[in-house]
Amino acid sequence: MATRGRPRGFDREAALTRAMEVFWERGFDNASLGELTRAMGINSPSLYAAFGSKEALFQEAMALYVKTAGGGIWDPVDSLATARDAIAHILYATARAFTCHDRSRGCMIVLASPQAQGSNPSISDELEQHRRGNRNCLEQRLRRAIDEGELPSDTDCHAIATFYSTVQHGMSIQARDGASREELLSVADCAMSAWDNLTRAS
Amino acid sequence: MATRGRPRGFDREAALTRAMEVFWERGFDNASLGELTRAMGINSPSLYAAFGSKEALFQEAMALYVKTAGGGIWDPVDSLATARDAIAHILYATARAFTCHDRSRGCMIVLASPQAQGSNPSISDELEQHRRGNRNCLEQRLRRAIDEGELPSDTDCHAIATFYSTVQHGMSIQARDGASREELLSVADCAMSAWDNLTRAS
DNA sequence: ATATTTATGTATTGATCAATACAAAAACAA
DNA sequence: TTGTTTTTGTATTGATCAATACATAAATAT
Repeated sequence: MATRGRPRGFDREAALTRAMEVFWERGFDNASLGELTRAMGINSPSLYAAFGSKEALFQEAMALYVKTAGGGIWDPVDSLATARDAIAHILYATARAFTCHDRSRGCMIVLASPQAQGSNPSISDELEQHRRGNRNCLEQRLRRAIDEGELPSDTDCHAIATFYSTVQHGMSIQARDGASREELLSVADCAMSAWDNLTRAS
Repeated sequence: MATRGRPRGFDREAALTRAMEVFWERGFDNASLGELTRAMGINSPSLYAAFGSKEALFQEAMALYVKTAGGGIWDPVDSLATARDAIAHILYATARAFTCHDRSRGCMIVLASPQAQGSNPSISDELEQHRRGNRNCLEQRLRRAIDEGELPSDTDCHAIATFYSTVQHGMSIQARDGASREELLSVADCAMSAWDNLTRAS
């Protein structure tokens, strides 16, 4: 289908990766088209021809972020043997991912557009929906752990999932504020120290 | 000193309160001057005559926020009898403050400009410095608790302060995402359930 | 070869942004 | 009264924003 016409002069995937980095570092609104095109090495008409609009570009960048940066954190949740392992993995993987030298600090999904009534409501809504999805992912994993006998049947899965989700969100702010990897790992330690109390049968 | 000349036709304090509400809801960048002047009931020349600039207005709004909305959360930290009471107060007061029907949800200091490299670096820096100040406030309160015998001398005050500070930051995101008061109070419960483990002598 | 199709670079669009110029209005001082 | 000082409303400034118009370039199709 793309055989006719002048071929694209740049690597679409590489340009998208550069765009993702800009959105991740600067957020949706603060990432100007000039900054994006400079980072992507193209002019704005090429950007619009290849991606449609700034909003559509962000959505592709967000999907790429979820697949790459976020994947290492959330993918193992269902495959790890216990809910405890899954929660611990998320916290420790987050601590490491948020403090990589070659990446922006903190989570793009949390930091890119935190205003409820931002300049682009659909962007904020989509990010919020994804955060909600992550929390539900945790909650479902906890419910499975009840079915499998790991946790007591009266475990408050919603409360525990909300708690650990809150800690993970907070780590984005701490990371942006310059927290070290050791500090974030320590936060994960502290959060996990509540596990036995939270999952003890009442 | 303000006896000469035409008197100001609006209530400066009331206008500042309206500006604070706009910045709180929309963040620094998304709060346009048009939106600010509309909410404050004045025209832009009056705004600039009274406050100097958008940045200066934000700084006054931030100071007002810290004094009013933030005061109920952080002021009691030093006066409460124990460090445990202080931490618990912060978490439960935060859960209540972030879910008031007549206010914006979440913390202005956390949400107003989360981009490390925002459009106005000095605003981001000032907000970050305030968050750091809050964490130090917690850490100092914990150190005092060691001196007073409430906590063992080998308590890791830095780690505990960072942990509870992280939870409090995360509650801002949850609040913006629509978490109920009961959910945030439950997050506080979960966080406090780690207290005994975190403060047990090793 | 010529026609068709798609991408690129330059330049520009209207909208919106934060910030002001300017003159009329409203107070006090003499 | 006549000056002086400060605020107000209207209108506008230059800068920047996201998004395009348009002509040219580079490929395939016939």
